[in-house]
Amino acid sequence: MSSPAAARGEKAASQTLKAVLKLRDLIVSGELAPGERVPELQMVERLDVSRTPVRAALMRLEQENLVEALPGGGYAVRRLSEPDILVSIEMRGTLEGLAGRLAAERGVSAAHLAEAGEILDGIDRIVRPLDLDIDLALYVDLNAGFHALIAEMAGSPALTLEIERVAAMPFASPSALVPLEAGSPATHHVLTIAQEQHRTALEAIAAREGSRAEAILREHARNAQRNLRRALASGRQLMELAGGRGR
Amino acid sequence: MSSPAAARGEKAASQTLKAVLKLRDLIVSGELAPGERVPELQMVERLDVSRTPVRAALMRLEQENLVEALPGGGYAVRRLSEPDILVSIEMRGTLEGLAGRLAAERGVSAAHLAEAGEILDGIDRIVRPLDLDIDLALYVDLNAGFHALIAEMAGSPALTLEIERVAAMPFASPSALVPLEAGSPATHHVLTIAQEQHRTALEAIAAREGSRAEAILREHARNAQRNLRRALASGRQLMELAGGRGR
DNA sequence: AACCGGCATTTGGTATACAATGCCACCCCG
DNA sequence: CGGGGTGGCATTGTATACCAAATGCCGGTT
Repeated sequence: MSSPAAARGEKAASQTLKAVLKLRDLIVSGELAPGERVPELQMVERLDVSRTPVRAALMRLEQENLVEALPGGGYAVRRLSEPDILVSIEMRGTLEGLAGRLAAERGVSAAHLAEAGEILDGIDRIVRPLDLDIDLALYVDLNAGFHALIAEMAGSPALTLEIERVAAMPFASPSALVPLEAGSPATHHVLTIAQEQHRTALEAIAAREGSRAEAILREHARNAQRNLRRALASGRQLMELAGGRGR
Repeated sequence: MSSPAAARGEKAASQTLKAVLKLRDLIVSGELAPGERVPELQMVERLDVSRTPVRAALMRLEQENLVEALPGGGYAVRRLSEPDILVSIEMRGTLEGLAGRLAAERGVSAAHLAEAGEILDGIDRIVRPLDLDIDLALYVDLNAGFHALIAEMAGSPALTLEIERVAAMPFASPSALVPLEAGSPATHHVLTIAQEQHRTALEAIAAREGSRAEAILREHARNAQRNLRRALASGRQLMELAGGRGR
C-alpha cells in the first residue's frame, strides 16, 4: 500500500492494531449488526488494510467475544443479550474476588498497599466533596487502576491476564457502566458506595481476611450489574452501543 | 475448516488445527524449552504447514497461555511455575463453582439432570467395583463430559467459553489427573472421592442449593491441585504429566 | 411449484515478495 | 587495544496473488 501512513499523522501503530480498533468500533457502535456476517474482503476496503491483518483482527475479536466463528468458516458479530453481559460482569467479580482472596492469603507488599491507598485517596478527592460536578474521566482512570492493582496483588500473571480478558468483554469492564450523567446526585451516590467497597476490600486484603475480601469484591462487581439494569430500564441507549439489537 | 471427523479427535481436519496440536505437543513435551523463542519459519518446516496456520496457531496458543507475545514481535514459550498452574486450577474451580451456582439458582432442565446422572452412573461402574484395574481413558472421557455439562447447565455461552479457555491452560483441565497409575489403590481412592463430589454437586444443583454447589465444585478442583502437588513431590517432571484436555 | 445443477462468492491455506526492525558481529578510529 | 558505530542477516508484519473446497443463490427443467 502507501508507504508512510504515519507521516500523515495517522495513529496506527500496526495495521493489525488499526484493524482491531476499527473493527471493534464498528461492532460496538452497531454499524455491524449482531448476527451479521463479517466478510473479510468487505472489511479490507472498509478498514483499509489487507486481508492478513483483517484475519488477525477477527481472531483477536473472537477471543474478546465480540465475534464468533461460524461452523462453515468465517465470522459473525456476536449477539449479546442482557443476561450474557450480566454473566460477564459476574465472572469479572468472581475472578477479582479470587484475586482479592489470594492477595489476602498470601499477603501483599507494603508498596502495593501504599499504591492502592493513594489511588483510593485520589478517588476520595473526587467523590467526597459535595460538589456534584465529578470528573468522571479521572474517576474511570483511577478506578481502572485500582482494579488492575487488585489483580496484580494476587501475584499471578495468569490470573491477571484472565481478569483482563474477561474485563475486555463488552460492558464487563469495571469502568464500563460509569457513564451516568456527570452532575446527578444518583451518580454521586453510586460512586460513594463503590468507593466504600474499595476501601473495605483493601482493608480486608491488608488484614489478610481472604473470604471477606472475596465477598466484597464480588458484591462490588454487582454494582455494575445494577447500573446496567438501571441504564437499560431508563432507555435502550446502552444496548444500541452494544450492537444495536433493540429488543 | 471443521470437517465431520473433528468430533473424535481424529487426524487434523484443518492445517491450523494440525499446527495447534503439534505445537502444543512440542511445548508441553518440553521439546521447546520455556522462554525459548518460537520462530515462525522454523515451525513451518517442523510442523509441515505454511506460515499462515503457524501464525494462527501461535495466536491461539497465546490465549491458552502457552506462549507469550514478545514486545519486539514474535512469540516465546511461556515459563510456567508451579504456582501458576495451581492458580489456573483454582480459576477453573472458581468458574465451575460459579457455573454450578448459576445452574442451581436458575434451575436446570430434567434432560440435563438426567444426562448428568447417566454420566455419573457410568463413572460409578468404573470406580465402584473393587477391581483396581480402572479404565482411565474411559474415566477421563466421562469426567470431561460431566464437567462440560456443568458449564453448560449455567446456560451462558460466555461462561462455558471462559471455562473451556481456562481449562485449556496447561494442566488445568479437569482430566489432567493423569499422574495416577491405573492399578494403584491410591488412584482408586482419589477417584472415589472425586466421584462423591460429582454426586453431591449434582445433588446440590438439582436441589437449587447454589452456594453449596459452588463450594463443592471449588473443592473438587482442589483435588487436581493436590494431585499435582503430589506428583511434583514424587519427583516427576512436569512435562510427563501432559495429559488430555477436554473436548 | 418443486427440484436440480451449476455458477459466484467466500474462506482457509499456500506461496512469495518486501519493508521495517532488531540483533550481532565486525570494523574503524581514537 | 577498546569503544562506538555500522552494515548485514534474520525475522516478523504486511501485502498480494492464487487455489481448492465449501456454501449458497439463481435460474432452468420437469
